[in-house]
Amino acid sequence: MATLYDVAKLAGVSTATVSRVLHGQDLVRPSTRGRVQRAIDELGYVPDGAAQSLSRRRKNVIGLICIERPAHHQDVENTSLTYTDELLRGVEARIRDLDWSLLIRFWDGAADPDSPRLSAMSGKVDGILVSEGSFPARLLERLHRRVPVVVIAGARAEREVDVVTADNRSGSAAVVTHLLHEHGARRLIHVDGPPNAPDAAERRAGLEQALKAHPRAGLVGSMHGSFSAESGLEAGERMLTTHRHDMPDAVVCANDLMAIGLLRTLARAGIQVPQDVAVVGFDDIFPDHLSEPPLTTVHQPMRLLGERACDRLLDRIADPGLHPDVQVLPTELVLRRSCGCPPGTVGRRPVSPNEH
Amino acid sequence: MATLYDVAKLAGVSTATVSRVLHGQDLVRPSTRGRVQRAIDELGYVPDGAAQSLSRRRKNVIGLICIERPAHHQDVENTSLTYTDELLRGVEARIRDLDWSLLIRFWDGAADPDSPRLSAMSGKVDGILVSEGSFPARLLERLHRRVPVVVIAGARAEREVDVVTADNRSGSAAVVTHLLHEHGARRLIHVDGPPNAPDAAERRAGLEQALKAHPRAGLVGSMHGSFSAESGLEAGERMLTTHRHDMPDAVVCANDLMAIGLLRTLARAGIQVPQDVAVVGFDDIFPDHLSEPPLTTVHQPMRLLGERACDRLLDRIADPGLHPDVQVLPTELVLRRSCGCPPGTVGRRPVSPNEH
DNA sequence: CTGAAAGCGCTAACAA
DNA sequence: TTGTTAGCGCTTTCAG
Repeated sequence: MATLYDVAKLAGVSTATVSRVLHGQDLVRPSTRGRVQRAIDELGYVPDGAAQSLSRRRKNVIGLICIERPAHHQDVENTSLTYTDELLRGVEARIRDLDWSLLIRFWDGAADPDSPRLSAMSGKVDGILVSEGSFPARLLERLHRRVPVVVIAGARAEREVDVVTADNRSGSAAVVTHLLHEHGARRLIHVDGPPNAPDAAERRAGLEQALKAHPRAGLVGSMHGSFSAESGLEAGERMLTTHRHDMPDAVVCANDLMAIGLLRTLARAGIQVPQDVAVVGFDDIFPDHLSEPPLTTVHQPMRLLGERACDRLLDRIADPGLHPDVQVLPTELVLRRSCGCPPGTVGRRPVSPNEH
Repeated sequence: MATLYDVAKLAGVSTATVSRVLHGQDLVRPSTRGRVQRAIDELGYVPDGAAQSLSRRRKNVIGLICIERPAHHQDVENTSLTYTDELLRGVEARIRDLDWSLLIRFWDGAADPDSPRLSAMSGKVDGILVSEGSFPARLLERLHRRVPVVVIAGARAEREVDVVTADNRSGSAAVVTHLLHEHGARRLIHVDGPPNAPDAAERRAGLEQALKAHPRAGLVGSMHGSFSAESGLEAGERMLTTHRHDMPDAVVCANDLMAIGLLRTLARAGIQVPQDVAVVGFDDIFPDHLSEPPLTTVHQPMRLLGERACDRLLDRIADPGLHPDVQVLPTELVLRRSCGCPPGTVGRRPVSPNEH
């Protein structure tokens, strides 16, 4: 494998000059540059990344850790599929032009947080992005001890590290308020997410906030799901046993996947959505042609989350002295048909942040 | 940032000894080991990856290049979403335990193949996985000049590099044969993929092969889509103008996304699937609750593709002398309802490779 | 069992 | 404008 020395020798110059040509510095005489370039081409020389990193004291690599929720059913993964992928693209789009690289690793949420595997990552990158907030604080701290860390979609309360997250609370409040105001819903059922998920908690808070503002509206039922379509299906079944002849006006699901499952159960039972009951989700992971009826939901700017988190991380790497900061990105209300809006009104409305 | 020297000094040993402890070598006296370990913990020492790579002459990193097809519509991306993600997980699962890392980069299919950006990757990894076959040969060769390369889902004809791909042809033949044999379909319409996609070509070949075996069956129409749901929708519309009153027995779509679009068009036009016409797809990207009716399709083992490709790459890295090889993984027929199978018979059948 | 020291391939300060 | 050279932090012989 050709090295810098080989190139230098072939071109009859020093390694410093080759390095200069390589990095486009202009203090090289054109004729020399030409000679060097020819040698590079001839040898098919590509600089060794490890040596560059070592010498520069910077790797130009950022790490992305994705939490893998234990998957009971195949479709549990499907959320994270789209989610992770969008994030990934956001991040990658950001670093691509800078010519940095992205090192990715999945982390099994059930694994030992003290395993050295993950902390080893901090030796391979200049900074780390952690996707999802439910990440062991101890591990987070260990990573952060060595490189800057930005948490995506984390609870807002992380102390040491930066957080970039969507405004789950306002989004949730907005979609619920829409149901109450524009469709006159009064009796709601809530299909909540898993107890430990920070975003589920935020969404619940948004729901409660919206309800509080409408004295005549309230929950007539509430259950926990696991964010999977399967669990939405089950939630639907439970709802049918308890409220078959006493349908609520609307069901508010903590994410789209559960909403899809629920929709399916209702369809099987011959219950019409939105005529008999409205259903809404959260995330906007399905294009509108993928559910019947198309699902009203709240759009989470996943790609943007990735981009912003990446920007922040790069800033942090450039200036480690920066103060940890929380960034909350606005969501969008996506009106389709499952909430009761007429077929024509497909629309998106920005959700403005409300004070919490 | 603590280095090996810091640890050595604190523990009162040489760097060689620390290195030994770090890598669990057993020729270290337990008491020494303890002392060193304590120093490591105390300093929160994590070895520098770049230095390790340089010294070992191996980076323990593999690169994954994902081709990004130019996206006209949002949903074009959606295929690759699930696809890429499954692949990613397959690969990652494989290297995780070996403590290798995964460097990922998306490549815009429309970008300049001579840009140095991508070839730089070959200096940062020990080997490269290329997802999807339609990759400029020149670039492929340039990468391969420096590190081993395995192409996933590529045309089988690549010369120099290894290829791991699904048996698109047999899968396609199997689903078509199913339509002919078990549902008595005779008059088919084909919604093909883009002209330059190697997998679309294979699937078309499978279709033709199946038809050839049934003299009384044949195509009554054929059109090209772009693999997007949108293009499936349009294909459906075109089909309605030409065959509204002359429905075929079945529509064979080159992938699931187009099938979903088509399904949507048919539903709007009040055409019942599978009563009026059967529809099948390819890929198995939708869980059965995501379409109405659930889509009969061919399962492509995406995750397995990732794993196998990764295995092969690692072998290749370990022994660069290995001969380039093509691996074709079997698919599965996934019977759901859109082909006409009764609601009960959801089933999966392995597809055995047929001679091409 | 432990230590000394020679690299790994590149960058960048300094000298020329 | 170009060359010399001292590291970057780690691994790994080779000696002891």
